[in-house]
Amino acid sequence: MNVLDSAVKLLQENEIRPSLTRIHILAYLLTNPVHPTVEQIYQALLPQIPTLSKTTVYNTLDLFLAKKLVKPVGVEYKEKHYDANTQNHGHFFCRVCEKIFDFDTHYIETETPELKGFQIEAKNVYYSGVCLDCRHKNKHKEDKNEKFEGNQDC
Amino acid sequence: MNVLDSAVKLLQENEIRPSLTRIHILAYLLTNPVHPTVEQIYQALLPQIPTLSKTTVYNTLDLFLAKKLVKPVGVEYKEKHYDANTQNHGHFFCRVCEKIFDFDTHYIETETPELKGFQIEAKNVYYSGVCLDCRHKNKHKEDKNEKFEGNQDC
DNA sequence: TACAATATTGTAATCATTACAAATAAAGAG
DNA sequence: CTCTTTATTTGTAATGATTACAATATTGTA
Repeated sequence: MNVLDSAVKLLQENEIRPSLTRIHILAYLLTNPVHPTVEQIYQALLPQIPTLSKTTVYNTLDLFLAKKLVKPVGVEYKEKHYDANTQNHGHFFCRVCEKIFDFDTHYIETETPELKGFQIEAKNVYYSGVCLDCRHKNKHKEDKNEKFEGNQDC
Repeated sequence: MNVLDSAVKLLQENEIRPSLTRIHILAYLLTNPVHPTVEQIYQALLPQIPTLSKTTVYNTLDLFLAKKLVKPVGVEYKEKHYDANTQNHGHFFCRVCEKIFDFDTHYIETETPELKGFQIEAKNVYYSGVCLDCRHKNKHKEDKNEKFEGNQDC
């Protein structure tokens, strides 16, 4: 099965109508696992889809994000946040109250065969989800609707 | 010793002239470990320093970053990058070639007492430094100048 | 005091992203 | 097939955080 077909299948499985643009953007992401930006995707597909608009790339990626077909690389807040604690430590971002919590990561000992010979200068660990307070505040909702899902592949 | 004094000391230790503005910004960061944004710092200090300019906050934080007095929270690229691999995995950013490498994080098993009861929905691991290729290409430089430093607290 | 170096400020530019409304294409009903 | 509705795509303009830059103010030193 070629990439175009895989893309169509993936789209259908996620209840996204497989328009040409969507197929191409998804196929590009699948065949070019270089963590591309909107600009890169746009430039790469322009020859094949001359009428393509950058807005469409944004829209399509937002749709893919919502359907969890793609993930953003990095932890993107609107504004930069600064930390006077320069020790290596983890950050937990609560998507409800939008607070950032610190946690210790000393016990995280990693052997990363893929990075053998790499010069690792900084290690960052970011978790996200719902903090204890916000879980309690929304306990009633949690039981009823889909707003709070159980842990996924964590 | 109060916070102002600690701030002065920290600045001097890092060869930064302890101007009033710098003292206040650093003291704010030390006493408010809430990972503030430029806007937050600016708004908080405006009553005390009515002539404060937001540009100064930016400049000062850039200086602090350069002297490693503060760290940015999150992994900030100029543009968003997208990944069609939605499995949890780590990313390594090479600051020389600016490529992003994937690595497996399955063996990272974490027990985080600080996050007990938190609903963890996503785990992200970001390393940065210099990749193998770029280290090799710059071997000659690596021995001579300060461009490539050894690992720090990793 | 006077000079030079450093800090701070305000305005304007930049640039990724978003909002929004118009244009186009596709699907469904008759 | 044709009309009507809905979904998709597009282009332009706005937003908002950050940066560039030149002007002003402050500090340290002779």
